[in-house]
Amino acid sequence: MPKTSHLSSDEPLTPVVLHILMSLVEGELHGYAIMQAVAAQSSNTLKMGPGTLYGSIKRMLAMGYIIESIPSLLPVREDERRRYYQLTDLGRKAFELEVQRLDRILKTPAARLVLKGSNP
Amino acid sequence: MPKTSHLSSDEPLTPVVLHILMSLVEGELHGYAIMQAVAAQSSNTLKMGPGTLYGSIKRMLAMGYIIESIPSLLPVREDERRRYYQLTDLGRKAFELEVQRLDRILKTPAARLVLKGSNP
DNA sequence: ACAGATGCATCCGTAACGGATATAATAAGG
DNA sequence: CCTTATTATATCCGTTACGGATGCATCTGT
Repeated sequence: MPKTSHLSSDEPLTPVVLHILMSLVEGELHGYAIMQAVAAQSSNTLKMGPGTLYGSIKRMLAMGYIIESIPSLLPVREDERRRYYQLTDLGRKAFELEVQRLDRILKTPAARLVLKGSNP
Repeated sequence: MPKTSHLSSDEPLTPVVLHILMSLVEGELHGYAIMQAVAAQSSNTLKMGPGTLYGSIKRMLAMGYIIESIPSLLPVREDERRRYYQLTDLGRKAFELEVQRLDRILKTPAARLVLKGSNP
């Protein structure tokens, strides 16, 4: 078991970790696909090099946010190099808490002022 | 002048920097008041020690996000130790861009799914 | 078969953070 | 008045996250 779960709702996630979690909400992905998904969903504002990607994956594995999955249902001829990852319950919970944290930020008067005009 | 302005809309702000910017939107504050404002506005989820606070202030000064201000309109009997800071145009712009970035994140399907039920 | 994209991994420098510590002025209480 | 807690700023230093560079192997398209 991980030494501490600390899903205690505090401490914000880093942007990189948040985007990786978000890319895995819809389903399992392998590392390289995560990189592409993050680039796509951030409109290329987040350029994740391999160092950041695999370093983050390692950390998130240690934190218990993700686990490696063996996609048994995939047809043959899958690229053997690929390593797939999926969210754990803890990872999903962390994502939810972070989304709610960001939502609270956007509900502050200062943030609302910014979004007036472009947002309902 | 700062060597590079790089308000180029990319690269996300750190949570600490975002919260400090947010605390200064309403008006100038001194360091210790920033610390209290951040704690309040984050419901104590962000515990900023003095190292983080004054280190971040120094960085934000170097980035041109904030400047020290001399509050001439304040009455006498002000605590002489206090050093007040206010947003620059660049800092305000950085805050706006970050708020919009977060807003885009919350508009993704994965994030919307989380907010369904608690949010319209 | 060759080029280019895919895929994973590590190394290492840099930036951000965060606790500890130090110092001093101010405020509060007995 | 004396003491203590709070306010206020600042630095030091260890840890963590990031991010470019590099390496290498595999798969794809022509």
